[in-house]
Parts: sequence; structure tokens; C-alpha cells
Amino acid sequence: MTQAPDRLPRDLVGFDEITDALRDAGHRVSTAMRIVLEALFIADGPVAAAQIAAGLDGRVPPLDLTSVYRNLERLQELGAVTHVHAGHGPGLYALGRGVAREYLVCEQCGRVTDVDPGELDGVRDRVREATGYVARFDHFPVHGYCPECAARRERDN
Amino acid sequence: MTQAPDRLPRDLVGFDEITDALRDAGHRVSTAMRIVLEALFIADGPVAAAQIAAGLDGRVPPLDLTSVYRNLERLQELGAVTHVHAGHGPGLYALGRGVAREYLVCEQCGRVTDVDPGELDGVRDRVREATGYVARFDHFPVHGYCPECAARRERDN
DNA sequence: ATACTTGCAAATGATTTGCCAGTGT
DNA sequence: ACACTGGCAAATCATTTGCAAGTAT
Repeated sequence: MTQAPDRLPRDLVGFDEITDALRDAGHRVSTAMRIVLEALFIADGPVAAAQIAAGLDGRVPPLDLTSVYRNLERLQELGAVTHVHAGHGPGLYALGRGVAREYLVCEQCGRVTDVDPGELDGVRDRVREATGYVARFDHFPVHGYCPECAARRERDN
Repeated sequence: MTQAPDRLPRDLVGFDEITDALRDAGHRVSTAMRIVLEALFIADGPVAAAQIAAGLDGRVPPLDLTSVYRNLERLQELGAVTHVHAGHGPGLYALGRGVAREYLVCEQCGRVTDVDPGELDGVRDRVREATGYVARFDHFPVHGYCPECAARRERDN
């Protein structure tokens, strides 16, 4: 009944596994690619392409935005990276770390929460019962208010 | 427990009610505004601003895209119109018809399904149990596969 | 008559594409 | 060496903003 999102290649979890897979797929492991990967590992969560290009506040060397987008796309084709649409604003990219994570976004504070696959299966079942749709929350997340903002809204009435 | 989305002004359901409310709010009922409203009534479902500007395939007079956006914004402030983000591509605008509808979008065929408020309350409860988030599906809809596309995907494996 | 509105042009923000010089294998 | 890749400029798409001319009240 429960239809979980596809599993991602479970071995694409470390830096070297990813670069090996890139080479296997016929890609080169360029300096720019290494920087993008390093940025994703350092960020350890969804980041915008522009943040990576800007050097993640000095934590990695800055590079051209175009190169960031191109390398992120290669990494997505490979299955090592996914991107989420967190409302308005740019898309956010993150390492898949072997699983198809699903996301929730707070419309008030902008917080992005990621959950492991399966945690939203009960929700998925309810959507299917109510509408027949098979919902996915990996690419277009659940939008709403995070616990804190929801409580604040209730308090402020 | 169940937190339904806010109700929209329930009287903003007919053409004249809306134009009256516009005038009450200090706006003028210009030709462009009348065309936008007419387009929304004719479309009777979510449409892109560009479709309205193009004249809805000859069903209304074409007008400048800027005017469409500006009038849609006025109608949104008034509470007569809402817009949904149906995946990639432009935002879709629709008359609220007095209620805060919620939406589901098929990632495969692009279909947009709207449901009455309350129909997704069970889903909302489950999201809250699982994550603490209070979900809203009126502005950023549920994404996934519609019943037909889901069945096709299961069949094709 | 006086503001609000229009339409056109231009700006904005996110992302993509073309092209040529640079570089990984 | 050769093909893939990087950086820069320019294009694209959705949407917004500036401004002079037009129009609803």
C-alpha cells in the first residue's frame, strides 16, 4: 500500500565513492567539482547554488555560478544529490547520503526539516485514501508552519 | 486539533460582489480588471497569468501581462483570488469562490486537482503527529502522481 | 480634475545555453 | 592529444518596477 520513494544508490555516501562513480560515469573530477562536493559535505544540509558559488561564507573557494549548476546537475544525474523547492526563492541542493529524504518547509521562518524515508508513509496513505494521489515530498516538500511558528501563531491568535 | 486554513471572504463569489468589494477597497474597476475577472470566471480553474494576457485562446480580449499581474495582485489582497505553485512553470491563479481550496498536482501529467477545505484534514493531522508541522496545501500543493498516472506507473513497473 | 491605471521598457532573480580557452585523463 | 570542463556573456522564463500617457470616479 505504502509507496516509498525510490531508493538512491546507497554507496554514494562518501566523497571518494562519489568521485569514483563520477569517473565511472565518464565524468572528470575537476577542481570545480571537488569544490562543489566539499561545499555540500560542509553544508550538511540543503543549500542554494548561489551560496556554493559564493564560497559558503569563506569555507570553500568561490567559483562561477554556472559551474556550480553544471556540477550539481551531474551529481543529480548520478543520484548523489537531490534538490528541493523550498517555497519562493532558489532551489536547495543536498547530498542524498544514500536515501531519498523527504522535506517540510516552514513558510514563516524558512526552516527546512528533512525526515528519513518512511516517516511520512502514514501521511502518504492518508493522501491516497482521501484523493487517490500517490504523494511524494522529496522534491516538492510539505509546506506549512514548523512546531515553533505554529505554536506562536496559536498563542498570538 | 485539526487546523483548517483561513476562510476567505465568503461573499466574494460573483462578479458583482467582487467589483463592489474592489470599489469599497478604493480600487477602480477598469477594463483590464474586468477582463481579468472575466477570464478567471471563464477558466473556472487555475490558470497562468500569461494565459490570461494572451486572451485565453480568444475567449477574452488580450491585454498586457503587467496589467494581468497587477490586477491579480489586487484580487489576491482582496481575498477573491489565490495562486498555487504547480511545480516548475508559472504560478496558477484561480477565484477563491469563498473558500480556501487546497490542491494536488500530478508531476507526470501536470493535472491540478482541487479539493474543498477539510478534505485534507486527516492528512494534516498525520503530518502533525509525525513531524509537529501544521501543513497547508493551498499555496504549495501536494505533489505526486494522480490516480491514473500512479496506476500506469504500477502497471509499467 | 485628480488620482489611480495602463502599457511599454527595463530591471530582477533563478537557471540555462553558446562559445572558446583551459585542463583532466 | 583530445574531449570534457570552466568561465564569461548572453539568453530565457516568471515576475516586478519605473514612468509617461490614459481613464474611472
